Amino acid sequence: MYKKKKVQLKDIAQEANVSVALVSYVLNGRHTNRIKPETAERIKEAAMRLNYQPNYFAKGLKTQKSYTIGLVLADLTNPFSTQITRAIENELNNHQYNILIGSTDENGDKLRNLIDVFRSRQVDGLIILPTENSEKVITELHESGFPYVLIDRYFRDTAFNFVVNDNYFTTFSATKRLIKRGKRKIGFITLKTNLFHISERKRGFIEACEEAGIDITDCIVEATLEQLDKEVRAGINNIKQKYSNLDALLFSTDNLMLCGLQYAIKYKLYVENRIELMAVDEARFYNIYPSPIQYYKQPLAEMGQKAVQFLMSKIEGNKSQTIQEIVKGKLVG
Amino acid sequence: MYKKKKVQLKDIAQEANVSVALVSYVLNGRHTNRIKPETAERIKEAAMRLNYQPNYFAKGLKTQKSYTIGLVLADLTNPFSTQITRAIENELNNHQYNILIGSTDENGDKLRNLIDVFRSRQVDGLIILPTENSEKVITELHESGFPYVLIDRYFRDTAFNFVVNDNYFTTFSATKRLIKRGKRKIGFITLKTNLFHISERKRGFIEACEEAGIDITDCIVEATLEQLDKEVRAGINNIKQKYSNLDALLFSTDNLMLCGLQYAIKYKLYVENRIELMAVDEARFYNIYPSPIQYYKQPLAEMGQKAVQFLMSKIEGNKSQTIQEIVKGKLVG
DNA sequence: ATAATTTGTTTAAACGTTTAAACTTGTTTA
DNA sequence: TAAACAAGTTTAAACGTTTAAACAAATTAT
Repeated sequence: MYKKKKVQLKDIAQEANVSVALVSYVLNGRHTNRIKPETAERIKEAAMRLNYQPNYFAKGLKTQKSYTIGLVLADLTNPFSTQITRAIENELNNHQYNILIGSTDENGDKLRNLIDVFRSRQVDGLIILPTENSEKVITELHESGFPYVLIDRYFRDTAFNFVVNDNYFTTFSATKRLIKRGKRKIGFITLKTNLFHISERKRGFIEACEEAGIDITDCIVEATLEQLDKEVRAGINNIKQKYSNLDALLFSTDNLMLCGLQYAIKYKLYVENRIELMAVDEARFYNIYPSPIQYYKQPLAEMGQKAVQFLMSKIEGNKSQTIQEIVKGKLVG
Repeated sequence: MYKKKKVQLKDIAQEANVSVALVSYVLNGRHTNRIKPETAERIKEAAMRLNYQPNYFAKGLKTQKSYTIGLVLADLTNPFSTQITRAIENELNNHQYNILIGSTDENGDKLRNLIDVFRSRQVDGLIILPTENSEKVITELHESGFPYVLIDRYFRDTAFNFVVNDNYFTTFSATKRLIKRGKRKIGFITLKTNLFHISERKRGFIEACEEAGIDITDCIVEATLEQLDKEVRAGINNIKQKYSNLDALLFSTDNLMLCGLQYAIKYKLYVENRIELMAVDEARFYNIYPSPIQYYKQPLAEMGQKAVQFLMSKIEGNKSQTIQEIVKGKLVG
């Protein structure tokens, strides 16, 4: 039978023969210098014995703190999301915080809605992976003064708080690495989108090539999410047709790499003409490919940690401080 | 500047020139037959205008309901987890519930801890993917009468609430399908574990073969999580060595299939000797493989939906009812 | 010996809702 | 014409904490 009346402060007070207030003080470690050690001991013992669990609602009502933060993801089923979630969760555990998770499915309305829902649940702060065209709602959030931090994605020239990967550096360093190994004709496969972090990746590729004096006419493929597979395939075909000396392909996301791999295996790029593959983001399926795949590994753990730490300091009163952190990852493989 | 004093019932009452109680009644749709329509209208209008958001703590304190359920996953980064999460989330949205997510990383202590944390956060119910050897803590939960339901995994011969895939059927039907297509020598790659649902998959394979009079001596590979790659490779090698007529491989999880694919591409199983591949669970990387991969698709959406619906009815008072639902998925590809 | 301070504890208000019960005022019934 | 009822609204207690302020007793200072 459920409904075993929850034990509360009152019960402990009775058991230990003291007032409710004293129990609260002891259990929260307040006024420790004033309270007689034996009394404190008696109270703690009683709390332990009765298996006291504070009532979250009552506590929250008084303190206005939920010890919960809201995490707004763009797509929960994306491996990237889950890894960043894990990083955040790990760090949050250190701070005794919990996490409410929501997913926008790249939909701006859902983003606004989730922020509302989370705030009405009194989360203490928000970590957000903003969707495309969500500058307006983020601006509102920013101006409200509510503690938040963007992660992974950001916007051009804004005063928002964010912790992101150096997206320019991802492709810039990857491209330079390829060039250093003698590759001169590199195809770049990316997404057609106005998400700022993706356009930064494109810029990284372009500038690395320019620096090396490499012509990139018709070397860039921009595929739309709706027809990813088809457009990637067609794109690679085009490049190959135009440049018989194509010797590397750089993919700006793991999803694109997935499409590319399909193509690469089918046409045996690794044997026929040693076209090297490189990607931004890692994925567990890379090792399916017979020849090694290099990739840029985003510093997710660091990003998660930084984001949480910033949020904690913001929540704990440092209202005015802002953060705009761009961290670098490294090439692997 | 943050701290724009939250608007509360009191403010609306003032604005609409009525008592706080009446505001509460109107906003919660109580006593609608008694309240003058114009007053109700005035109150609703004021609430809207002031952008009232009820205080979650105060509400919860009175009603003892959080409209939140806790979801305990085994491994957040596993695609399977995220898909089931999405299914649950979708259904929960229909009921205006939110979801607190935690991950045990297959660790029994963490499971116990998460249940405690969630309950102290006053979640109204729990959906749990139990870890190995967690019968004890689940038994305690069950006996406490708290609303919960296991999902995906379950235990042999227990009275617990669960909604699971018919794991026996996964491999039984998959094997039968292979046999029907003329395959007579099938290798089965599975995990070495005592998780009940995995052992059910083994049983499915065995019984399907027996039914067809197929000898399966040395046809089963059981790999440990720690050395998955290596053991899968070695296992397949062994089977191939013993049976030159091997004509299909059945993998009991997508992770195993990932290892298998690596092997299959490297040794060109699809050309050389037309060894067909089949898996339980789908994964986005299957289409990398040059020849089609079949798989058993678990009815995740259905499972999530059933689990939530059961939990809702349990929470809404139907304390005594239990559920033990075994749903079937289908072969795809 | 009295005042001031320290030590240890209690009192009581507050947080923002919900909800049973009470209270008006107006209308019907006998 | 008083009693009963109905319609519409308010009063006030409760939920389980936290915390400032008050209090009592013991100790120290003057």
